[in-house]
Amino acid sequence: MLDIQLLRTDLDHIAARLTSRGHTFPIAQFNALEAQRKSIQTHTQALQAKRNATSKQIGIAKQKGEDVSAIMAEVAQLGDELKQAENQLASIQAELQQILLVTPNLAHDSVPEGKSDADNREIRRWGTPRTFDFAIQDHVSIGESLGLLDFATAAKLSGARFNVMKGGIARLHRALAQFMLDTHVQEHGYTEVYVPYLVNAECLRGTGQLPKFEEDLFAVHAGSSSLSDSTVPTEQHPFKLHLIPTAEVPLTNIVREEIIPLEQLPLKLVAHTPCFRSEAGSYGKDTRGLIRQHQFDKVELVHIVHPQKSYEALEQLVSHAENILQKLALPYRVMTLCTGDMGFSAAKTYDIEVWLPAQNTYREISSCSNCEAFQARRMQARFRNEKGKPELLHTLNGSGLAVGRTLVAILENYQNADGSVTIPSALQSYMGGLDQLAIESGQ
RNA sequence: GGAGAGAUGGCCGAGUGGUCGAAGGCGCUCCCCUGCUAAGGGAGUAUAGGCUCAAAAAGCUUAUCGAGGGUUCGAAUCCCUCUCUCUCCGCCA
Repeated sequence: MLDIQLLRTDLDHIAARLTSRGHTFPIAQFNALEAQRKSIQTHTQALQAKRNATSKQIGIAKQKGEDVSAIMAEVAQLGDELKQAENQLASIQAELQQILLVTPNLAHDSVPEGKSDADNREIRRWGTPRTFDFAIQDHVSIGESLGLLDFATAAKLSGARFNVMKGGIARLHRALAQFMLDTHVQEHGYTEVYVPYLVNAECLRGTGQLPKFEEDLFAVHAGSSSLSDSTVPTEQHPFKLHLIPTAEVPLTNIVREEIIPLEQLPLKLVAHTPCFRSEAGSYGKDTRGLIRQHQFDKVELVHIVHPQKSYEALEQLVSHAENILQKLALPYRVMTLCTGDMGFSAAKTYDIEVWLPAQNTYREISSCSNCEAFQARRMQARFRNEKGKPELLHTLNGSGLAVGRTLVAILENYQNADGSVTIPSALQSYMGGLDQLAIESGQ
């Protein structure tokens, strides 16, 4: 959420900056609402002040045993007028809030202008894609040939965009998550956290998925009775929870409505969770294989930091994600997303793209963002600053890494001519010393 | 699922309709005294908004005692709904 003060004082400029992100800010509507808000709020508060003063007088007079009927009469008709003003004010403020809740973050100055991923800027590359002297397979045929990856069964169980892994691939998948978690905890100083996979709407509003992107989420409700007995879902009585689309949601919301002591900063949190995405609107995209699934595992990194440290933290965060790829010897490049390609909450985002030989291209495997105070303002997540005053935190998140896509990268980059897959040395200790997946080893 | 208790400021804790944003204590900050690890005295110490103001400072003002609604001229205090915590019983991985 943007600071409404900023919009009041510098609206045209802010609106122009939002345009570069592909967002059209309703300037006229906002101005009209603000004008109304101002006059109605002033009026409401004047009425409230009058009521308070009069009531106080009644109290004093009564205690002295004086007759209060005259004052009572004076204030009698105040009630209706006040109630009406309060209601008007509440509805205008709700409208303003609604505008703010669907307005994306402002891009940082260092973010390149652009419309789509074609305008993203490559900032570095690591590793050299391997050259193969045999006809390579993609991860689907590698996995299916090994008998360890089974999309047909997954479709029977749940439908499209799910997968069943078995034997060595299932274990490799588990090994990857363990390896990432251990690396971040032991080498990068993160605190491992276990979190709920079902969260309430306030969490999703806090990190920015709601109210705008509900169609991307899965929702569940407890039992069937909750829905059938005409329960009206309201903010106060939510009957449904959402499956997390990323551990960013529960991890970041840990500090929602909290004031963190300065000396506890920065918080560096890591969690391994499944993630659930409806992938509405991506029909026909990446339909083959593990790249785009309704359910996938991810190791997520979150930093909760002092505002002055957040860009420094972003560089660290990216380097932590990169370190995983380096340890696995997977070639990658780092991109700065342009204004038009960034997510809703981000002020600046680096994507890490891993080399996928079968696609002959780099594909996103991590996205690291500094959200500055955007999420913190929605969440009222603050710290006590050097002067002892509460101030909004900055929040960052990044994948470290997407486990399923890392698995894809390993299968494809480490494939051998005979259809086996070499296990990267960094993972062998997590695989009981196993150094390759071959048909006989996976059973 | 059944029965009961509770939720107040950074913390503890008082407050059951009236000058309460809230006693007292602890903690913290500043000052004074003392003078040398202690003790004493004084002052201050919530958050979010709005308006005035070029801005800062300041002033005025509103809201907030788990959340939402209600009663009332007036609610921390009364009523309703909800959430969460704790205790006991039942069930359960």
